[in-house]
Amino acid sequence: MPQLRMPRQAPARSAATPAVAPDAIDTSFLESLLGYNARRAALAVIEVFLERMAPFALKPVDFSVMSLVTHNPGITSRQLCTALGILPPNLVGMVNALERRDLIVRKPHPRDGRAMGLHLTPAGEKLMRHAEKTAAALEAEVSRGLSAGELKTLIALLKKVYQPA
Amino acid sequence: MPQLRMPRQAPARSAATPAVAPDAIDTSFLESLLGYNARRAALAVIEVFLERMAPFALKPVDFSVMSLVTHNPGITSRQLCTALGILPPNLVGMVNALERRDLIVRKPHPRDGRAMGLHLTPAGEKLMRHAEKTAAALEAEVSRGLSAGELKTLIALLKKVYQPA
DNA sequence: TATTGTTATACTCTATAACTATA
DNA sequence: TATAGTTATAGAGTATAACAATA
Repeated sequence: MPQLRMPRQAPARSAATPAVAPDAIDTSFLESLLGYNARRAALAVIEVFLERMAPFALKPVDFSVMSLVTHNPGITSRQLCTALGILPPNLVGMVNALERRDLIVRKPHPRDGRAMGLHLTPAGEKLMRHAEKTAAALEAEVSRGLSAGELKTLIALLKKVYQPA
Repeated sequence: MPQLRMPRQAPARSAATPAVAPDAIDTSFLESLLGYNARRAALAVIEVFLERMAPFALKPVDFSVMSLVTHNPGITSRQLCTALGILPPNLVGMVNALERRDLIVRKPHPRDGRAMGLHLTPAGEKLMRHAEKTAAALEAEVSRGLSAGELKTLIALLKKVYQPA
């Protein structure tokens, strides 16, 4: 579709109000907010995560799913959704894609005919051995400005925020 | 969250090593990762933010834009994009919506005919006085599990992650 | 030639309703 | 009836290319 050019407004130039754009931006209020800082930090980590995990073609949520299947063989889709805060319809495509890549398999649940247990394939096990090592190594990289003690403190404090006792 | 059992892969019919879905999910590896914890914490804060900010009809990004305009009168779209990590095409709709709500106005930049400086309207100023108070108040609520010193430490450590010195 | 703001557009992520088959 | 998994789909959020006006 051709876009009509619509020069929206012809503003009068009022010299009375000096509409000056500041050249140094004051972000101090936003930076005082926990939510703002948590979001920026999460995005910074995820950015590095995407780079380092590109060889495995695993996005953060894919990795989370694969990691839970790794450490919880037979976990069901419903359990994955609860643990990760994913809605069931949105998990289906991820699991399908991981199964098509021969990284996981669905097996019938032994005691619930409605459910399917998820398990790693040998290829999935091999990939996750490397992927979890890479994820752990990336932690060190992204937290290189923090001491080991500070990193431990940071993670403990973050848990207190989303897992209030 | 303890893991109670951990059967490795087994044939579906083997009673000895059944492919049982674990009833307690082991999330210990994910919880050791900074990125996972930062994302979960950020989402927890944002959830409360959406509730408390609903009366102002400001989502987190809208609030960030409004707050920067509040403390930086005349700020340009380009500066907002740089400060908040938003892409210019995605800011246009937000600014249009805020302008339609009579919360901000575009004024011509005094020294750059291409740019538009953004300013609060009186209605925008009034709304932001309440909104920033509400934002500060919900900080206390969401960090009620932390002492004042812990909250300060947490924010300082988060800054170190996304603002490496 | 480079930059600001903009349009169009595509792709991803997330959310809701409804269906099936089992319980 | 309630739940696990699924389908279809709608709505946000985020991405790139390209254009007009201005520097």
